[in-house]
Amino acid sequence: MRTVESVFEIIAEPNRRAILSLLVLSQQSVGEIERQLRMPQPTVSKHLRVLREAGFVESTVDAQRRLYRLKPEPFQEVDAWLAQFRRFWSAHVDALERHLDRMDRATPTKSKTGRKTTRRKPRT
Amino acid sequence: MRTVESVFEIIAEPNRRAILSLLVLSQQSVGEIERQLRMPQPTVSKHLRVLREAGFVESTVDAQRRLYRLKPEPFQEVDAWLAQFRRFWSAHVDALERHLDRMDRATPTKSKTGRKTTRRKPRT
DNA sequence: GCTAAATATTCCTTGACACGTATATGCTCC
DNA sequence: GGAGCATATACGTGTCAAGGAATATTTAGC
Repeated sequence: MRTVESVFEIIAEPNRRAILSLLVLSQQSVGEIERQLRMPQPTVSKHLRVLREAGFVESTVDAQRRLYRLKPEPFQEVDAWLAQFRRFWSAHVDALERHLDRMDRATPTKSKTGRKTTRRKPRT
Repeated sequence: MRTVESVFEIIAEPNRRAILSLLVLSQQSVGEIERQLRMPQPTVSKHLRVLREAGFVESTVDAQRRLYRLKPEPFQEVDAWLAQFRRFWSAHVDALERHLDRMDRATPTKSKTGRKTTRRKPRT
């Protein structure tokens, strides 16, 4: 049937990301998705099919409706890929903070640049 | 020039993900990427251009070479999108754990199923 | 200035995929 | 079992991006 697609190709499509963001709130029927996202029904069904085959969602039958809800595994896969870069980017945040701290010490009590962001928040 | 592409479209391309994974180790010249990933040089240059315009990498000139290194911001953007699903999927992991714990209590000292994974690890 | 090395860009072709329209399938209720 | 609603699928079309081959650009060293 379909090409074997990576989770990254699945979430590259904006409408699919919109559907996922909607389903994270609660399960929804096709018609509810259709109305809330203002998409044609075939478009919704086709994207749901792609999402289902990729394991992002599953559905249960409720009379004529089908209720779709998220499944966690593919998200964890994305997270796992992202993990390899986390050390890198938090190191960068730290370096930036040290740099800004140094600038503070260099220009004491001046607040010349008028920076607005609060620093030294606990790291995520 | 190029279409404004989302970070998700950028990382949807497997060769680009390979380049990013390589650059997380250390900065590399185009030729080094070319050799390690066995890609034609124009392919590498074209992907690097896309990555650069999307803010994933930056380059500095070193004689005839250009050294490419990662920039953190787009990764944080992906992470921010993923964050909305984190509560959901960790809730699922918890539910699974509770379920398995209940099964343990239901079949005491039997170890019938022979599960191998260690549970109750601290959540990520 | 010429040559060679490293990198970037251009042109062309091809394939994938998202969309719209139309139609098919499935379920419920009378 | 027929009507009507909800959802799925089929088909045709246009767009866009990735890849290959050829070429342009930049820099170093002589």
